[in-house]
Amino acid sequence: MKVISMNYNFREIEAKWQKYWAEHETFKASNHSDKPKFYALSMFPYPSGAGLHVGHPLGYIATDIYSRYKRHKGFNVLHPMGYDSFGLPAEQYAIQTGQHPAITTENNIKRYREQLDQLGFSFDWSREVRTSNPQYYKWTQWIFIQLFHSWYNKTSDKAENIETLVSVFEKEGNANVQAACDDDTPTFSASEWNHFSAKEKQEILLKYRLTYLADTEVNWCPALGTVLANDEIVNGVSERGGHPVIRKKMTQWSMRITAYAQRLLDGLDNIDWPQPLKDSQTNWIGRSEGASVKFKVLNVELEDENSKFKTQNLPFEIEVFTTRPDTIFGVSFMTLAPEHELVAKITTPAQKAEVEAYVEATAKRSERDRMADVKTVSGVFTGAYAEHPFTKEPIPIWIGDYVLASYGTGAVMAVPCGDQRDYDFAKHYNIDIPNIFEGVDISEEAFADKATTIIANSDFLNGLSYKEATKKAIAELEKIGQGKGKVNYRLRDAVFSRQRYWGEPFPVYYVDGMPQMIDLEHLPLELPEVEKYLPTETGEPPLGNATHWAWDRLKAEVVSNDLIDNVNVFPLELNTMPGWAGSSQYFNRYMDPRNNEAIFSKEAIDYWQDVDLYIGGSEHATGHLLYSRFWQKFMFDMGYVPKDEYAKKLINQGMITGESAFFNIIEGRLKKGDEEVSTFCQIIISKGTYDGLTLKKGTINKLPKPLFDFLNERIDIYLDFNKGYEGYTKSYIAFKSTNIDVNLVDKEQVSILRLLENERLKVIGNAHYFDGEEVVPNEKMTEETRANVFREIEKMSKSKYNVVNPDAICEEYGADSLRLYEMFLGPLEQSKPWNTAGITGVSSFLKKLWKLYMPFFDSDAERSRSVTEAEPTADNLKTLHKTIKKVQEDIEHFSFNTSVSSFMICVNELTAQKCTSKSILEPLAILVSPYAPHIAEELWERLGHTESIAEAPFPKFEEKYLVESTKEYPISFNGKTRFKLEFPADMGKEEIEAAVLAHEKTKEQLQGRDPKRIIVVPGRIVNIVE
RNA sequence: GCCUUGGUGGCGGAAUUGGUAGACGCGCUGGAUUCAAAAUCCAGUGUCUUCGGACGUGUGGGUUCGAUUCCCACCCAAGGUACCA
Repeated sequence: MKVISMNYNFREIEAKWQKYWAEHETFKASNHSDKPKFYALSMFPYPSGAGLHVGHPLGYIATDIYSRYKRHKGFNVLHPMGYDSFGLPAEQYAIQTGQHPAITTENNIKRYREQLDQLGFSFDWSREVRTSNPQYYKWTQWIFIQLFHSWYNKTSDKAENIETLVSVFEKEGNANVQAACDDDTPTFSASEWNHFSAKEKQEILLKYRLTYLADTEVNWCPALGTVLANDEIVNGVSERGGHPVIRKKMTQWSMRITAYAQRLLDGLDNIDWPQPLKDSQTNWIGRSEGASVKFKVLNVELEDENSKFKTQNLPFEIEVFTTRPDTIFGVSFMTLAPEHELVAKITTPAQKAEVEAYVEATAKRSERDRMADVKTVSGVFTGAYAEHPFTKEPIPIWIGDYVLASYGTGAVMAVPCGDQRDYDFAKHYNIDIPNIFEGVDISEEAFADKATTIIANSDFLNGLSYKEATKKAIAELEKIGQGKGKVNYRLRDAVFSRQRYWGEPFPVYYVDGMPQMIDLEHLPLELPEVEKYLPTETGEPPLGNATHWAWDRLKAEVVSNDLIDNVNVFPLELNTMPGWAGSSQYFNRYMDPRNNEAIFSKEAIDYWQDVDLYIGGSEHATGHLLYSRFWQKFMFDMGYVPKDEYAKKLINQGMITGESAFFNIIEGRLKKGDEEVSTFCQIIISKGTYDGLTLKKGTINKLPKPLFDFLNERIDIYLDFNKGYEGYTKSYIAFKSTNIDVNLVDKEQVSILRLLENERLKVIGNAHYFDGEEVVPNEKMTEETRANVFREIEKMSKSKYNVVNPDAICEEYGADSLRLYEMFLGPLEQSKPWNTAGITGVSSFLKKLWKLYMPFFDSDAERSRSVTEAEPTADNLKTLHKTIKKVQEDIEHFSFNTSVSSFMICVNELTAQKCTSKSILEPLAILVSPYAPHIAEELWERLGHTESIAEAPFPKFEEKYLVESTKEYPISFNGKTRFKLEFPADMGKEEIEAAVLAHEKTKEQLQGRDPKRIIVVPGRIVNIVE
């Protein structure tokens, strides 16, 4: 046997087993098995050009450990991986370079695959999916068509085929239909329906379909040339690129997710997902209970006559939603959103100019502005009045931008005594603030506490609590027909159109302006080629550049635009689907990814059912994870899937943060008044020196002497060469440098001169260095002159120059070390900083593990057998079974960091015990295998096995090896441990108490005092109370 | 502001029903080995200390024989959300 194989050569071993697994398809999952199934899923990545950094594999490693563990436990495991490969970056790159996004994407995927492969994941690659692959997005288009052909029946509380709705219309019109539909849906009878033209019928049905075309206010991002979903906007600007976003009305495809609001909320109770994630979905859906109330608008024409208000009503009504119908007698004004459609209709001539100016000013303000200043109160009186439903008193109607058009009805009944915003508004405009709460002072602020509310000055509500008054108020409103109880949701329907190229085409063409679906058998409708990826000159989406983008209904194929005759050949939809379309059912497609007849076979979905464990980032809380739940519920209603929640358990892995590196720098400047000129003299100083400076800028005589002397001299030299600075004072500024690339840092130090090689850091490369004693001028430095950096924890990202690449780690320490270290770092869910230095710990653990198995590598078989078949000692067995117990519990609790520790303890103990017993080391290899699969396979083979370790049964824990005959009791006084005493494990309470009290050390501790009480917890502790 | 999560040595972190706080690893200190370095191995490493001990899990209270763990109030950090009627 070769000497080389005696050492732990991870490069050789890892390459060998990765090849073995690929060739033997070790992890290929079968859709037919007698074993119980387990579906472990990691969120699939978007293959970006930057490749993976060490933060990305964290969740994949966790899922992989769990998958491998479940295989050892006898499960048929589905553990797939794929790519969310449609997306903006590839398209932006295409716009800049002209390279087709498909090519960029393909290259990026290749790179991802290499990186993933070298980490030794047990993925079933035969099931890989790519959302940009036509064979995949065929089924995304298919689901879109299913949604188009469906409506939501509130009576049965599920989606149904649109045909069932049509048949109701034909028989009885829509008066009794309880459906999720557009607000402006008209009421019609059966005969009216039957007399509608085909186009009219289509228009009506669009108001019911689960995906529908409508004019919607959208978030338009001019810089990106596309609309964005709410969750793609952060602080009023686009999440990607930070561009401004404005509101704009456009005809767009939308998804009627609001139909599922309640079920999406209720479903959260039945799934084991992290509480913060559930909370953010709950907030996003934003359910609130209250009442809808109608206020009649009073006739305003006689207002100028100084006479009493005329009570003759205009035909207008303002509908509001309130969560506090109990406070209805506290209403002293109404506020409409400036965009509210009634504003123009009710404004009096006298107020017209002012109102119009305000409406215009609001429309001009970006969402960002409006959000940024929440403090300013602004609004305008319309001149109109509404009538209080009970008191019949007139209530002034205002408009104000604190009321949002997109929430509720875009109008509020203002109750200043009970709502702080209404209160501020009333104060600001001197509007009456009636107090309707008993025993509450509202002179300073509104009173919003429901729990202690007692209503007063409110006619029939007097003396009632919030709950009672709410109930009563709703009942009274219903009696007079001016209101009813209502549940309102913040959730809006999801806009589904994107004005982009690199996304799924809609399987839609237009006949007479009405959308028609392409028949299922003609899918996929593939993306056309285009010359340019930008919008067209007429402002149409990029698909408008395609010359071959028309649908020939007779031939059932895509033909040239020139052939459009609107008889047989029609224009195709120019928008594409958003990023979340492809990810909303991918987990089900993995079950049967090569099926061309169906999205998945019935057998496959019946076998795999749902995802047992889903691991991914929390950033998808209100995007992917909400939309995919919506689609799953729809698929469930249609009978395609057996579960209406697709993932039983979900874990958000924490972010791995980077340790960014910085210098502190002092720069010499010349200062005169407000003018400051750099002298291009920079000195790198330590963090300590920086923190020691009382002022971060000032005149140089404030600096420590060596720094003062040096800067003084250098600035003089500067002044010799640069004239015209008479009257300027020598000053300095101290600051934090730009990010230093972490790859340049070695043991917290950086060679200053080597920074000259880096274009971005050249300036610092020319700096001098203050070592705490004296200043080393740049010209006297050698390559060895190094300065200490200081660290700050930041998100790991390319732009912060703190990215650590897993390839380099694998090269130096191996994949098994990287896997162990990522887990060892800390709890999976928490975010934690990456520090490469610590990896030596797990790396030397693997070397120690390897050493333990050395007797098996002995070329002398006889000698080898005599050691390795030795009977295990009691200590050996205790160590092993302690570890089995711990590791099994840890994996099941997703506490992977602690099992790495227990492996270390185990190997340390077995090494100390000089254990060479095969019956110990064999199960140990299986224990380690989910975490460090390569070394485990190699050791397994060297133990004499010819099959992969992947399905070797997990060792069985046996309690009997852990039973102790004695127990070391901590003896504590008033809860503080002072010393320890060893007693037999089965010793009784009284005996222990007597033995402890009789002991010398106890007497010493008590110093003659009598203990008040003695607590003995057998097997745990003795506590003496003095 | 609201919601959520967290706060333990120089650092990452452990302590599974309230029962020996700081496991394991990094780093650091000393030693062995080496011409030297790397690697490896051994010992030590919470703070203070008059070397007896005392203190110690963000702060202040409480419950308990006993609290990192439970309760109350507060401070700080991270993430989410935000004129939501």
